[in-house]
Order: sequence, then C-alpha cells, then structure tokens
Amino acid sequence: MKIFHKDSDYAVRLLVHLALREGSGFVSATKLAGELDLPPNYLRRICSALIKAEYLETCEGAKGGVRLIVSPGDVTLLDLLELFHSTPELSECTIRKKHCPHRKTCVLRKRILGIEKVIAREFEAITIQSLIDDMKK
Amino acid sequence: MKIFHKDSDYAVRLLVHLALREGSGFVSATKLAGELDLPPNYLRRICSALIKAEYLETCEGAKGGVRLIVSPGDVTLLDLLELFHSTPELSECTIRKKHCPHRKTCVLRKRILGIEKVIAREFEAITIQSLIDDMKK
DNA sequence: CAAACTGATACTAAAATTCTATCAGTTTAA
DNA sequence: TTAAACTGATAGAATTTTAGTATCAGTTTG
Repeated sequence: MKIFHKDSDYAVRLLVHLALREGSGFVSATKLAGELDLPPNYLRRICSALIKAEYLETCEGAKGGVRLIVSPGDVTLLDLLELFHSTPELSECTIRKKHCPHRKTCVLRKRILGIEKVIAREFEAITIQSLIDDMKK
Repeated sequence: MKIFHKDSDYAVRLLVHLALREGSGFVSATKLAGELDLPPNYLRRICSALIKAEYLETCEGAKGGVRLIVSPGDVTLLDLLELFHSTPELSECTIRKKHCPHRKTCVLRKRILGIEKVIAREFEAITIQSLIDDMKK
C-alpha cells in the first residue's frame, strides 16, 4: 500500500526545500542533492519532470540551476502523485494479462474507483505551503 | 498507486466465488483455479493464507479442498489488504536506506498517516457480502 | 496401491523501482 | 578561449517487489 514512491517523495521534499529557500535564485541540482541528502542524478531527473510541469524554471550553464516559479500554495500532493505515478489505478483488473472480461460490471472495481476519488480529494487538500505551515506550528 | 495486488485481488474473487458456491462442501484449489481462471499454485498459496487467517477450512486428501467458514458479511476488504500487504505504510520515510531522521516530526508523514486512516475506513466498510449484494442489483 | 488432494517452501521469471553513468550542449569567468 | 560548472536527455545497471512455477512429503478416498 505504497502511494508515495521515491520520486514523488523526493519531489515533495525538494519543493518544500525550494519554497523555504525563497529568493535564493537558481540553485544547482548537485547542491540541492547535497542539502537534501539525495542521489544527485536521480534528483536531476525529478527536476526535469518538475520543469516540464512548469513548477520549476531552469537556467543552463555555470551558475545555473533551478528555481521555484509557482506559489507553494498552488502545488498539491495530488498534482505530484499524478505527475510521477502515471497509472493511478488502485487495481488493474486483469486476469492473467488480458483485461478482466467483467471489467465494466465488476463491483470491486466500482468500489475501488469510488475510493480512488476519496484518496484524490485527500491529497488534493494538501499543498506544499500547508506542509510548510504545519512545520512552523 | 496500486493498493490491490494480485494476491489480495485474487483473494477477494475467491471469497466472493466461494460465498456464491455456499453449501457445495470442500472444493479443490485446482477446480477453483479453473473456475476463476487463475494460476492454480498461486491460488493454493493464497488459500494457505486464508486458512491461517481462519476464513477457510481445509480438508486434506482426495475429495479434499477448502470451504468458507466465515460469514461473507464479516470479511472486509481491509482485512484482506492487511493479510496480504504486510506494510500498510503509504510512504516509507527513508532517506537512502536509513530511516529519515525527521521521521517523528515529519509533517508529510503525519498527513499521510491521517489519509491512511481514511483509506482504511473506506475499505473496512466493504465486505464480501456487500460486493455480492452489489452484483445482484 | 493409485489418484486426488493439501502443506510447505524453494525457486524462477517478470516487472517496477531506484539509482548511476555518460555525452552533448550552454554559460560563466579567469 | 578554455576550463569549470552547470543542464538536457537518455541508456542502462542494480535492487527490490510481485507474480507465478515446481516439487516433495504427507493425507484421504476408492
């Protein structure tokens, strides 16, 4: 029952970290990896995704790096989960490779779809900013 | 975001199937696997777990097999998820192997623990019987 | 006794996750 | 004008997890 994998987990931490570093300009992935104690090249890939999703801005070359370009209150955990975990189905509904023939009418599936929505709403309610607010309490 | 894996998924199907087969005595894993179109030996392992958890009763030897010994209304999806998915943590809170030093105070973790409870309640509300009832609608 | 079963468990295969490495290109600054 | 510090992109290796197979010993039935 693992929902956050390393990628989404690291992304959350990175965004919180960058939000707290507000106004410090472009920071290199290597530096960030050091600060967060995360594998540099892996973090670089995570940055790529966040750049494509337009949460971060990038600047190439020496003195380059990334910078947060969204308000921490606008990024939800659901956004991040969806960004990294492409298949948000709780169950795949397959029988031995082929799609389950009862897929459309499957009661289990229907129930699960309902729960997926509940989970989505929960994660949608949590923003990077709200995590930061919690920290300050 | 996969919560049901093959084992818990197959277990649900098996229990629904057995509940519908009520009163048909002991049925062999091989036969059940045929009826459900699932890998026989894998299903056998799933049966073992369900036997240990005392949802099924078993009878060795020829003409042997398994039989449901609980009321379908008493088995929740949460029970099954917990039975097969031993680590119900949505996030592991580790940084590179070692446990995250902020584990106890981590705000992300706290939020996730809260959501875990929500999810648990959702799955707790769904029993094998309720799935069967849904089917009959 | 043979056939049809379970119990237990070791093993293999496949898939997903996590991490590393590399190479081409860009910018800075000595 | 060149070395150093960076990004972009992507291949690929290592690790872990999930899924499925195979086997052998023991039990019951006919």
